[in-house]
Amino acid sequence: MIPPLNPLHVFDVAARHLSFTRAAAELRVTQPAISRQITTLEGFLGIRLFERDKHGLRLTSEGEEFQRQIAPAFRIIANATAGVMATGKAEPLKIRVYTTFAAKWLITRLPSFYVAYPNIRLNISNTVAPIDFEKDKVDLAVQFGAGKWPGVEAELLFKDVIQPICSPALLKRARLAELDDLRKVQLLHSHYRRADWPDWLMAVKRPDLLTDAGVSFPSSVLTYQAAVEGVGVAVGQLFLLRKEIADGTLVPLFNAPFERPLAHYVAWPRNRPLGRKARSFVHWLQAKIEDSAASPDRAY
Amino acid sequence: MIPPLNPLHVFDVAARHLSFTRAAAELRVTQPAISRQITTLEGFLGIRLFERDKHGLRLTSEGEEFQRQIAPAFRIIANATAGVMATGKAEPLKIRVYTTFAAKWLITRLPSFYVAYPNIRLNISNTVAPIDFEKDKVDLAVQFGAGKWPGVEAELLFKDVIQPICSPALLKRARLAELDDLRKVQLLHSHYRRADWPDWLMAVKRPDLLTDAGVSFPSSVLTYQAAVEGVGVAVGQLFLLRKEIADGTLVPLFNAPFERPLAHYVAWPRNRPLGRKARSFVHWLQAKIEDSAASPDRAY
DNA sequence: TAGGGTCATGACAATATGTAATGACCTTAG
DNA sequence: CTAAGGTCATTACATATTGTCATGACCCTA
Repeated sequence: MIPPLNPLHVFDVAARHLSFTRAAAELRVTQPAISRQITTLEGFLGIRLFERDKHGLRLTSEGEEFQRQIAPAFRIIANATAGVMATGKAEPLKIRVYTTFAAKWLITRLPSFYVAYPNIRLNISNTVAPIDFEKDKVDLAVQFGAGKWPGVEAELLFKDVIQPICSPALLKRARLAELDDLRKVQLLHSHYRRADWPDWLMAVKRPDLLTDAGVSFPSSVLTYQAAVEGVGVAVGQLFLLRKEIADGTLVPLFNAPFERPLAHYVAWPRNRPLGRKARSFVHWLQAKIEDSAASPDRAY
Repeated sequence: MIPPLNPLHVFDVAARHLSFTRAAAELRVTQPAISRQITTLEGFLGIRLFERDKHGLRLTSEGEEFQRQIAPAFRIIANATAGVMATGKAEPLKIRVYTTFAAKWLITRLPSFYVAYPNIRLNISNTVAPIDFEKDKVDLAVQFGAGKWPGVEAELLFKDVIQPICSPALLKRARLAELDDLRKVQLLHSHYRRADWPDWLMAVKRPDLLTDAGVSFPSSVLTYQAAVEGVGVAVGQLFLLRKEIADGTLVPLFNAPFERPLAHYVAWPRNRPLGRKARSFVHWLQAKIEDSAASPDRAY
């Protein structure tokens, strides 16, 4: 007869520590969770495994014997699991991200991921267009939008704060001091972010400044590169341009950042439960995003 | 690293059978449940364990190796569990029932329980009064009432159908043909079921027949015994008197059974989760109740 | 006796697991 | 070559299990 296995595992840990609190710490849950699991196991077996009295916690003699017997089972399981996960037969984690996100943020930080998780192999593809989980067989994707897609689970990465940016040279040359000065320069657009200029201009109540003139690029990386080269003024995603802004390669204009109700999210299909590796990647992403939000000047 | 244990167990079983459907049967769940558990485990490990294709199910080579390694762990666990449960240190299952239920139904069927569950020891106490789980430290109780008690979980056993009964001798002697004939005999009462006569008489619209005369016993067993002896007419719980009625020891009168909105329940305190043994007893109880409801003439 | 540690408990939230209904696919029998 | 009956997967949903937070009771130490 197989007892409830999670309680059994909890028992193994708690018996090693002779402390529910420390077992809770090891298993990264709270102490009451341990208490309940043990109660469940004792209830199932019909036997007290721990003696809880004056001087803290002790195993009963049956508990001691039981723990002695089952402990090897968990060693076996842990070893076998480590073994199978190390076969290299493990599928690499497939991730799809936007070209711009990859170029401006992800790539420089990837080494840190490989250090933290040496045996997770990544397979990162990038695209400029939104992702359809049905077609693209990926485990995770970085998506831009409102955070709600049918059949898709998503967690926020960072909000979309936009502001015009240009090179310091252009700023100087064109004397961009007020909004009307925008008429003097090229406006740089990105195919998949056509709304950037209209939205920002609307936010500063000058939709009249929108012109059809200007250059359009198939990806924001290129648009931003053009801005760096001094070709014109682009509307930049501030989060992705922290480094350029911090080191002066790009200058934000008019002191008018605008936060849209859109954001970048990590997303995955709701039906498939997230694997261990995918979960690790999501955690790493979130932690790194937080880092770079916290220390703007040391973006990486 | 410890993988999700329930999925792991399911994997062990499924790998033995090389069939999700048969594994489902062994574990007494449905096939989709197995499918999902395996998916979860594969997701966690990042490795396919089964090959599902044309010719049914096969283990991948990693799956085969993995199963070979973990199988012993479950053998160990099963053995250790059997061992600890057989130490005899197991607390007996404490059950409290009404004296009448014990005498008229439970005791004759207990041998069948011991046969079915040879290593569950029972500690049955009986009482005539309702149970307070706070005070009486019992695992299970058979309770009579409406099925709702604060902090108590309960499952229906059988409904309360009552009807006057007496011995065939008294029936003949007193010529009990119609309701008014009740005036000619003693009415037998039970302390804890004082409402039996009033309720039944109300049901047949003759509350006027209720008299203070008659004899009262501290337990229904005694009341029924008195009825068997021909002392008078009692209101009987038909479910508990099936045998007596079937073999003619007692005769139901006036062909007017009355079903009250009350019943016997198995009950247990909501906070403590039911142990394995308690669960077994509840299942056995319910099955036996169903049996005896189905075959009235072979009550045991 | 106050402070800090232990485990237990009740109410509730989150997650995991199970189900029913159904579909796609393969094998076998007619 | 279908039709029947088996396989597993998938969806939408229900239920059970597990975990949390906020406590409380108790014991130890200072």
